[in-house]
Amino acid sequence: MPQQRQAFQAPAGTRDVLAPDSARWEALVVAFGRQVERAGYGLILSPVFEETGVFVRGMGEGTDVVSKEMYEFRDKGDRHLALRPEGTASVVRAFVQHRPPVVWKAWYVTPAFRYERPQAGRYRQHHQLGVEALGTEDPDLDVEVVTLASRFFAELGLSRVELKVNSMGDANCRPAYIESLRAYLEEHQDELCDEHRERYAANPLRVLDCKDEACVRATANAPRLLESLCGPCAGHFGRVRSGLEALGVEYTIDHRLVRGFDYYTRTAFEFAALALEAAQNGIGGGGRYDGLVEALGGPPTPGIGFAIGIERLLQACDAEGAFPTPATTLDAFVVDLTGGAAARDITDELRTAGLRADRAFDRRSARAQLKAADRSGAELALIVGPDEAAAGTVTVHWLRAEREEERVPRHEVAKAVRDALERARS
RNA sequence: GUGGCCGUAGCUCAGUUGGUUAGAGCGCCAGGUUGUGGCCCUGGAGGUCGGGGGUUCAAGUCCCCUCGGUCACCCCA
Repeated sequence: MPQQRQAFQAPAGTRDVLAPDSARWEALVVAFGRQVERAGYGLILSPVFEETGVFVRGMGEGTDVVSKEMYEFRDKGDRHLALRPEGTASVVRAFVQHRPPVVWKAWYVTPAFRYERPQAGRYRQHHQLGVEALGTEDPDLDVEVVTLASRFFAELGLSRVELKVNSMGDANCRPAYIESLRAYLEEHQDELCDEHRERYAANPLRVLDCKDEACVRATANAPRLLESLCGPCAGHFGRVRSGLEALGVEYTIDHRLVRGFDYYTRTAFEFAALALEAAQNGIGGGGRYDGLVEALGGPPTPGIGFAIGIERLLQACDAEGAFPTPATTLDAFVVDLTGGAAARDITDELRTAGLRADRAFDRRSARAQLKAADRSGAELALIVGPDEAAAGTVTVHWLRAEREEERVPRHEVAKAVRDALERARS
């Protein structure tokens, strides 16, 4: 008897996705890719780890994600590396490295790692779908990017998704705004929540984002980003709005919307799934980041993108009964009562012919094999017993339809299966 | 990182105030049907009661630690 060992399990905050759930993921990624490729976005594959500096300089040293949530490590060459906590910084690093011609449009699907306390809708490894588009400040690009996400949710069948937008200004107008906000908060310091009463000065924008009722009330009349935008930012935002309206993309202005990473400028947006609990209902978000390319060592290049959290998106789909797991099925399941060689040969022939086929192993009883055939979801059971073997035939038995069993010649079994399925469909 | 709740078969769960060999349903396997699935019947396999330590004559049950889950905060996808 081997000593029993403690079974391993997946690390905290991570999980396995097995079939058939994984088929839903696959379908989701395929649907996303198909849609954004129609708009000229190309898939980018990039490493899941980068020099730590890519994220530190990209997202900002002071952000929670960078300061306390990164999976950092040193490799055997003593390099400082980190597992990517989000996708944008890596894509922009790749842009800086390769300098593709602009406008450059890329989409990705990637795991993202953050060392946080797990809870529903929040994992230490989660997955994101996203796009990035670099090389122009044209507000029509903002409109395109926001619209892609919005249309994607609609295509999945989600109806209860709210789009919130705001403008965060740029290097010209944001500093002045932050000062006026800081001054306002100083006056209303006593009214803030416990945490922000002491710490509002470090990052005044964060206070707008605070969900504590005290902060919400105290900032109700605070200066607004949109009202302090410089001329170019205001003009840009106006064109983004009119573009969205022209395309019929519904949105609401959220004066409190300030994205968490330092790189955001101008357009900021988030999608909330109203069918989910408010605490973790953000299913996607993004914005413009006109200074990020420079921050990572490239030439001044504006850009915009968004990321969608796959786990949360699927939770939202569950909550709305949308985008069900696609049924995986087989064309045929071979039941071999002669030892297994026939099943080996026939499944290979069928698969080579492009049909989906499986079989049972271990010389199980006819009943057991039929049961397995039923469970496999196959349309047909192909039965080979001593009779068929002697006659050079295969019995075609329908598992999902009331149809007569028939015998077909063994040497043209693939064609016979194809024909039978064809006939059944017409 | 802080706090609350929870961990019993693959899954969903029972398990009296600590008391003999830990149960059910579903699933799985086999037989009833020597070559016909889904329904039914019968039987079977499968658990060091998350792990470790402690209290006790005796621990699934009480205590401590630890791992994991979950919820809230924080932050975000």
